[in-house]
Amino acid sequence: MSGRVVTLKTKPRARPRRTGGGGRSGAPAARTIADIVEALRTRIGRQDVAPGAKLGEQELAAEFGVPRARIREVFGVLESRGLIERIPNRGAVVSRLELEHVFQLYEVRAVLEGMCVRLATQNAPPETWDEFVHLFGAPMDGFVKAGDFDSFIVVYERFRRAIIEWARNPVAARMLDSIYEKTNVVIRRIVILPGRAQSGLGEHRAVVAAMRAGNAEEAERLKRMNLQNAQDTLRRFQKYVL
Amino acid sequence: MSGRVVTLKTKPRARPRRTGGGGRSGAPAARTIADIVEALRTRIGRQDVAPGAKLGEQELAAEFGVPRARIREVFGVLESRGLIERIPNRGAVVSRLELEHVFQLYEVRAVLEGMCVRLATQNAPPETWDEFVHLFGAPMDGFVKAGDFDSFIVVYERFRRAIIEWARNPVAARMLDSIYEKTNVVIRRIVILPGRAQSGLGEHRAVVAAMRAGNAEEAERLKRMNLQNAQDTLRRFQKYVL
DNA sequence: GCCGACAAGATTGTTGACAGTCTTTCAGGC
DNA sequence: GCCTGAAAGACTGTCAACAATCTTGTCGGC
Repeated sequence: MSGRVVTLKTKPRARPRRTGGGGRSGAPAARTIADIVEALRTRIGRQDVAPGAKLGEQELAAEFGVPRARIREVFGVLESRGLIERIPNRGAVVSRLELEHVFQLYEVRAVLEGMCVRLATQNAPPETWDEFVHLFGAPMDGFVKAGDFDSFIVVYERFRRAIIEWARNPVAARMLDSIYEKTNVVIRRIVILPGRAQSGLGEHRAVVAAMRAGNAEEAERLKRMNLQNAQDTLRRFQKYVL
Repeated sequence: MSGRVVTLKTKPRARPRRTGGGGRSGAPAARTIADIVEALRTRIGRQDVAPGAKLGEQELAAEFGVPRARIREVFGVLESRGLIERIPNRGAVVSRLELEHVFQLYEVRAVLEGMCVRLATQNAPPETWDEFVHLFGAPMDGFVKAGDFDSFIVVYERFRRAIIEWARNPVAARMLDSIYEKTNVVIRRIVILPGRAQSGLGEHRAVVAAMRAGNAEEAERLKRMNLQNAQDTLRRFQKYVL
């Protein structure tokens, strides 16, 4: 048959050093697909790469020390998660976060976290929440008054993780994770809005109290109201956030 | 320099016919990644391929007439969606649906569909639901009494799509879609459980009535209760379903 | 001086080939 | 006759070269 391609190899090439012990800083030793996906997900979530920025296949392949085909697979996963968009022959860009999209994410987040609060209240022993009854008291009050939003968020995150952990529902956990990875940035901008941290703290005290009392339904209702308020605040100050 | 690879091409080979007009039946003319993902998603959803069955890269590449690399990308997407599992050096298999997993999916589905019902009630003009007030009356009653579950499910699906359409929340729509693609099979097995169709019909009449009356909160509550009941039925007859 | 067409460079899309690992099969020994 | 071990086969994992497309920079014309 015609059109044959003949390939001659003169020598079995040396293997291109796998475990890059001498990896330069900034280029993590992430080689598997899951690792690279995680690395890029973190970068996008922390806005180390800005929305709309271009992601080059060659560039990333060189940085991680893997063939381009692997980066390509990673892009497929990231695209199916909605974190990037691929334009034919033009590469991949970080998805821009539309304002309307953020509201939709918050709407879903409200019902999912509400559900998790309810399930967590049912699944965990009541004493579990004593820790947070305490933290959301004087300590958090101090953070808010001092304007120490970083510490505020740390406690907030800790509570969030406890909720999800005790809800015992990996499906919901996965979905919430995919919401967080997109709204991470927005959350940090909402808490610094005037009065929001103070209000949110009060709302959370109510939520935690209901959980400590074992009132699952009420806790769910309060948590949903909490996120509804956050969304309203965002809507009111949207021009300052995005 | 040593280790060189020399490639000789004797003739620019003819392009390997792209638009396969003469594609044999069963091998759809799906070429793009999204198309193949959709095709496989449908097969898995309809259980044309059984859970636990192996998916061969070569086999699929040959069937769709695309290079293996593309199948590989498709697998990446399917894995990130949880539809398949990839075992190193052993290929990909269709994910098995654990019973516990089904309950978790139903738990999430309840709150998400509840939310959609609420939003749809707020967004759509009340007359929108007249159609379903009618359908869930005598027609559906006839289907249930005649044991015509196919027609029953068709109407059910139609209502579901209307809900999601009017909820105007693509994020929730996407998540619900990823739930349906996994529970499609189970749904068909639940409606044929003794008394379930009749009960579900009554519950839906209440939901639709609330929507027609513009009572969004009540509609949400009723819808969640409806899916809670479905889940309870499933739990009671679980040994007959899975 | 500005606009459009053309050429050079760079990047993505596609393909086939090579290498490693697991499974299967067959022969030999207990 | 059954079990163990090795070789063959088949498949996945990995990779680099080739082809097509878009972008950028430059030259000529109006």
